[in-house]
Amino acid sequence: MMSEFVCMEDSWDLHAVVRSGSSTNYEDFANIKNNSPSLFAPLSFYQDELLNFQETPTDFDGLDGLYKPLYPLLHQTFNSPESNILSSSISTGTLASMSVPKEVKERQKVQKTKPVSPESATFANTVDATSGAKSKRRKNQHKKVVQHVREDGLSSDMWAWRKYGQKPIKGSPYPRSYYRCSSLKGCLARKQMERSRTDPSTFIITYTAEHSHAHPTRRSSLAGSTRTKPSMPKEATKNIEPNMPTIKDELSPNFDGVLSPTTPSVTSIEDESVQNACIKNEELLDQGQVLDEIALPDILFSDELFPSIEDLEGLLLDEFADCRSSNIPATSS
DNA sequence: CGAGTTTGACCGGCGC
DNA sequence: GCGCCGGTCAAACTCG
Repeated sequence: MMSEFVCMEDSWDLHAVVRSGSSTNYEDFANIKNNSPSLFAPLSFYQDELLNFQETPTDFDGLDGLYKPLYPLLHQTFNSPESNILSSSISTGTLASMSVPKEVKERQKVQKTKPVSPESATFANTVDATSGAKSKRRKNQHKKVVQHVREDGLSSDMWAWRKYGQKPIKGSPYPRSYYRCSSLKGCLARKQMERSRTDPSTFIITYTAEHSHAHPTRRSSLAGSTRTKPSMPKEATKNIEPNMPTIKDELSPNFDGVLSPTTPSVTSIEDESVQNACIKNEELLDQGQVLDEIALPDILFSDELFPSIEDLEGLLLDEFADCRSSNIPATSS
């Protein structure tokens, strides 16, 4: 299974969150949670806080071992033979490097002093990273993540997307579809999807810009979201590609009848992945294996490129509770 | 009525 | 400057 990450810019810092902190402070972490403006705070907010979190010199090393296993796991996840992602190119920072450039930290510190609106957060980074950008709209300077995904992997995208355009692309027999995030008004996240001209069985999906809000599906799905499927216009299956069967028809049975990879499959798929992970955990526990390094990624990264910050928070909190209950000294100042 | 898709028009970047 | 191309807009439409 091929999997590659290509570094083209330098602002993909989520990995830093995972990696960060050879020493941490639970109180700081709790403060982060308590002081979070909302669940829909821009990702950069969490990144800032967690970067601070990392830099706080404390004696709570209990969490160190927790996320250390995660760095190889990030890579492992993308290399997983079960993954439907054939390859990924991240246009910002390489996950493999797992390091946060000093200047990035400095920049984030500066940004932290200013109130950041959800809409300005990601764009500010973009302009910062790419000087000379004149147009805010046409010339898309946001970081890009390119994935090659098999048809049956399309449903693994857990975000809610709304299609806003479709264009025939010169040189390709297949049109390109344009999606924007529909979870939060003002979210700049974009997604382009087109069938590979060289391998029609795969789709080239390009994610642009960050979501300016937390993952919308995790809690709702775990809480038993009852969100219904969006409408599916009759014509929707006709105009994708005139000379091809519709995506709906082509997709594997686990693609639950929705043309665009939007929310509808969220509930079932995500619940299923979590359930599978839980089952996996139980099996591993039965075998006396540690679950962290093998099964957790299924939970953490079930949405492949966009693990929820909430997952990381929950994991850290759970692990901390376990540490305390098992009498592992988790001292805090 | 809200949320989604479709599709022609529009606009800006870029190469010539 | 012009034309091509890709990305976005927005009105019209569908669906539940």
